[in-house]
Amino acid sequence: MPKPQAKPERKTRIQSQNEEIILDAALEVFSAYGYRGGTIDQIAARCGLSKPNLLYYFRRKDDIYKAVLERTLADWLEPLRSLDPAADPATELTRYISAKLDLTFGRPAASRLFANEILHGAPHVARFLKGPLKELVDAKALVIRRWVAEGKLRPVDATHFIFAIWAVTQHYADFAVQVEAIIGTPDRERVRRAVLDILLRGIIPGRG
Amino acid sequence: MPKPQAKPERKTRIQSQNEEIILDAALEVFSAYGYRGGTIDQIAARCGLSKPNLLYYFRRKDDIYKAVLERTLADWLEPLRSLDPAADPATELTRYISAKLDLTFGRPAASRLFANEILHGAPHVARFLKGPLKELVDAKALVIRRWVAEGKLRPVDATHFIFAIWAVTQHYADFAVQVEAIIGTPDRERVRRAVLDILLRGIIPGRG
DNA sequence: ACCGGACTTGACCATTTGATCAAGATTTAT
DNA sequence: ATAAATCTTGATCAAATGGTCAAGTCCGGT
Repeated sequence: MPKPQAKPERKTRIQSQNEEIILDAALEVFSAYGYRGGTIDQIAARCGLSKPNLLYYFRRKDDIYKAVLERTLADWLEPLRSLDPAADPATELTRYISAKLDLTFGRPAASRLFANEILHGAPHVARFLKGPLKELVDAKALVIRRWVAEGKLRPVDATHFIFAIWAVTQHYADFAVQVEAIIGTPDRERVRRAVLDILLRGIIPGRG
Repeated sequence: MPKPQAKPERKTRIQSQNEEIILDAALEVFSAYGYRGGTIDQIAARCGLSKPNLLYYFRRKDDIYKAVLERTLADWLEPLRSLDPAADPATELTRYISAKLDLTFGRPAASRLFANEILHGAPHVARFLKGPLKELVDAKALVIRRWVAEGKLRPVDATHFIFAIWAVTQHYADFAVQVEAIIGTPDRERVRRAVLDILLRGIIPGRG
């Protein structure tokens, strides 16, 4: 007789399956309407479950929001984390910016969810910002500063350069309707070339 | 005996005064919590009026929101509009970027209000985006292209360059809590130098 | 086949919130 | 001073919404 599972209760097939479709629906709803603007009813309707059923898996609206937010945070850090100090700066930065753009175009809802959270004061992720994010940025800013010191990059304010990369890349998700209103549906490859050109041309030596 | 005012009824002193404080309060509330997240009660409390009194001046919540949004749109276009084709590109772009940063730091709430509106699909300003904004951007992109053709700027994708300027400058308002979490309260002049360097170093000839 | 636990939901509740209204207070024009 | 217009608000309403519950259905292991 196996001792009954204690705390980390094993998840049922139905359980993990439903949690997943709920979080998928919640991402769409919250990113489109904001935390307050999105309703449990909307999420339930979108994933074909009843409202009480949603609340069987997540006891409060806040729990749904936190879960969907957390699910995106890890992916958010990943591209920057993989910036390799030992490799060629131009290659690495090109790769990083391209990866960010892939996220932007591949998962715009996630970008908008995060943007909305920050925009409204980051009530749920303040700890994340001051902890893991700050540490990662500080570390990678150091990498960039070393590249500058080694003459592999023209002098640039490392931290603000990272901010610029975030701003420009995420812009195509967060402000997508504005971009679309002005140039229509953007061509990804053209965006990529333009963004790389704008951000890198100034700091890669021997390109001017 | 003067004929009674017809449609554009003259505004009372009290009326224009109260409308102003209402819109000021509404800007703070809506930019902090979003359209759906901000309540009439919050706005009323912030400006010291009763809720029915607010609704005496603006019949619906939506009217308040539209009014405060419209009040910011004009100011939003102004800096770009004043980009002078006849002047020196480096000077003009420096001035434009600086003006945008002044808006960012001087009126962060307005920036966040606008960002929130776009982020959620621009339900109230779709016409503005496709009309006045697109026209202005198209016109100014032409100016930049002419500068490029005249050899006064290195080749750059004009429209995407304008997007990059918006993205990077507004980032310091829209993502202020993230910036603050990472570097603390930013020094405006340092931000200005860093942003100008990142955005312009690559495209102004003879700087590398 | 059957039993216990997991899952599902219609009905319901309490609170929040946008909006109304009638009655009273204040301002303005004469 | 006084009447008309403007302004103000307590009380109240209806709808939306987060959340509960009891009662039923379904699933998995034996």
